[in-house]
Amino acid sequence: MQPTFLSNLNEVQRQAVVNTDGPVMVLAGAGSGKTRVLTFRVAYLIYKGVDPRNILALTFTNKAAREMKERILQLIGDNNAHSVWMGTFHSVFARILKMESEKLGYPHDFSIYDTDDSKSVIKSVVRDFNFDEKIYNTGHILNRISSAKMNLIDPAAYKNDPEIQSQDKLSKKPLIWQVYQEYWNRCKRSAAMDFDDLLYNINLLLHNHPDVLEKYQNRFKYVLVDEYQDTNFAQYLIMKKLAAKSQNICVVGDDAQSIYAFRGANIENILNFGKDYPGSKVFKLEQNYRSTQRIVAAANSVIVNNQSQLHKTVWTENDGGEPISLLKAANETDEALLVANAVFHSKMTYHLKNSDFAILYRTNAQSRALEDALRKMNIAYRVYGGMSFYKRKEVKDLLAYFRLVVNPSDNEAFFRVVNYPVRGIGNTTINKLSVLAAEREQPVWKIVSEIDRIPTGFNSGTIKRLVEFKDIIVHYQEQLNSTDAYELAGKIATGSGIVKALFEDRSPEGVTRYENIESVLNGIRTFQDEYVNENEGRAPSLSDFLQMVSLFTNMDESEEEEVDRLSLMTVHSAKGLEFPYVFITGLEENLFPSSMSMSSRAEIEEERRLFYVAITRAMSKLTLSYADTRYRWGDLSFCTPSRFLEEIDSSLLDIPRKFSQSRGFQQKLPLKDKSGVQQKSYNRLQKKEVQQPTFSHPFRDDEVADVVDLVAGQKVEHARFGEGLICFIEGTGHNKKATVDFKGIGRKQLVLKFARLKILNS
DNA sequence: CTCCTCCCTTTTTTT
DNA sequence: AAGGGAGGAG
Repeated sequence: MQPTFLSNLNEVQRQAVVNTDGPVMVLAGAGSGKTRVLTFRVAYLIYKGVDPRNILALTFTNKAAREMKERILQLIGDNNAHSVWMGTFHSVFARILKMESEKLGYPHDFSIYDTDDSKSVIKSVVRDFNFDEKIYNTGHILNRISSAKMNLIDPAAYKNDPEIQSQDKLSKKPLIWQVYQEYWNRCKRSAAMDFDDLLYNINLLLHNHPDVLEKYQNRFKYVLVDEYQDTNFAQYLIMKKLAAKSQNICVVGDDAQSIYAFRGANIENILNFGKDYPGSKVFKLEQNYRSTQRIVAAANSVIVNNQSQLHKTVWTENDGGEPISLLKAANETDEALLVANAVFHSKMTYHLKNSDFAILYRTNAQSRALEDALRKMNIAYRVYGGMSFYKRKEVKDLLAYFRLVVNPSDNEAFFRVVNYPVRGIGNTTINKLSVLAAEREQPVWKIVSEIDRIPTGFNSGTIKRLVEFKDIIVHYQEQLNSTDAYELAGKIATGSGIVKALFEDRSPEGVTRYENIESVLNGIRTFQDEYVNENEGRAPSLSDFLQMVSLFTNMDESEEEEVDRLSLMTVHSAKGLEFPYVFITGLEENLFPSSMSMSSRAEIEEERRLFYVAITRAMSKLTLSYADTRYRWGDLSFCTPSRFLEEIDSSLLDIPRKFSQSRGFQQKLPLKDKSGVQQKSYNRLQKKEVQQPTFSHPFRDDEVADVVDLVAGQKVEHARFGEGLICFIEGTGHNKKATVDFKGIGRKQLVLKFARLKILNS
């Protein structure tokens, strides 16, 4: 017998849920109920009697995991749903690494380095090696190291890989391997893992310890992966190993929504699933339940321009919906005002909430103008991503104290707080300490804790101050086992002097910082309460809190407050979300698509998928906007409309569109250089031949058939899809729709009012 | 050692 | 536009 909740699914969805055993791939078009399938599948497994602890479900954000658990609870009312292993790759595997850390030579409470920590280590390595910091640029090196780790290449393999070496030579940085090696050593010495290490080390663990592998293969009898198109090689391999025994792997994804190639996502993972798991079942979810016909059609008309994709036809039974609007602005301020106005207007006309709206953009920097405009219109908003709470200086400082108490080997944490608040330990001392630590290949902490016993050459005043600092940390370390996380955190906040330092700063920023410290402490309390609830009364340690915080995604921040707010976020952040009203702003060449992603077809196609993701977030109304000029890098530049705008089927827009033929040109305003001479800068596209995209030319009004004249069996022509045969017609008046078989394209559902079909004589 | 100022670079997206 | 680094003064 099947549980009643399955009746809420369509046939394909149901199949994707009940085929629990053996490998399954679900190709899910945008808005086709992907999350629903995943949720129901887990619920169904539990319903069938699978122990929730035997299920591993990897989601894209921790928030998604939390929501999914709640939903499962509602579906099956089983209180054990929270013991499903569910979360992001990083958070789930950090948890496992914590349990198995000693097998890899790490302490139980290893630190997790965020990007800033990693960059800081790299920077100090480059300095210590006396490499040119301009050439050995931290960001680039971190990228190289990161992609090496994602492909399970350790420093030795990196050094011996001819292709990598020739790439590095080509970029004039032939010695990156040395930096990588030293970076690797220093992280290890600090008992720290960076984001990539979490996945690398899990692979190492499963590879080197067959008993551990078997343990987890037996534990995770069912594994599910969301957003499979965005997994990298390390993630792919982990799943492959874990599922090798049971073969009960279910991956869900959409190649058209793969937008993370820049961080190593490998689209081959989803394309090769069939080869990796012979006998796998594939389910295609193609019916979109989210968006209007126009929005689906717009998304489809954009994505067909990509050459590499799996065949999939997303369609919907929803209404045609409103036309897509296009706003043209003079500059970014003007654009923001137009958008804010449009929001205000729709809000008043249709009595909508702020939370019905989302404004999306390509880069975080674009939020500023939009925020100003929204404030002017008195529309409450919330900016996602960007500077996240846990990235603020004062918050990171406090967390660094926590880290140092929990893991004294953590050099980055040490250097961050040894002289904050100021206690007379300056650069000279810090440099000496770090040299000593490097010479002895020990954590700085080790030197400091033995400072009165080893010859260091510090004067007595410096030694005294260092010992005082050491004693502060030791004092809290002694309380780790006797004091709960919240209480200890409070003691550290005051005892370290942070609270006092911030309290004395009465400037508005100082007050905010003080409040942020309070928020961290409140956050720990909330975390502790939830943790106790979910873990049979067991209290979390400070290190549990740190682990959670360092793997926070920018979408995980809770929104407990009751204020009704519009959402502002990057398109990347919007993935997986939906909103009734969506604005996509800054649709200009060099911005969206990004100037960083225009050098190859693959890059442009990723930008196009990104635009596809953006469009498909909209449920009932989509508005696009672009500006003619925009301040970038502090100076004004002329913009041309994005090539993607031209790819949207014209008939879907509410105003005719006229773009200048000079698309692809973005010229900076002539700038005065220091000598007062006019300078010109051109971007590279200006010199290249610009390939014009193919336009679809709508028919003249007199060629288009009257809606009433169209009947089943008629041969028609569509501006975009070409020749086709009407299969049947349904609905009346405005909603009259036809299902048409197009030659070589297949069956499409069209709202006749907008389709502008021409009748062909047969 | 600390603080201040000036100058320089950097701007895609994120776990 | 904004943050980081260098260099100089106290």
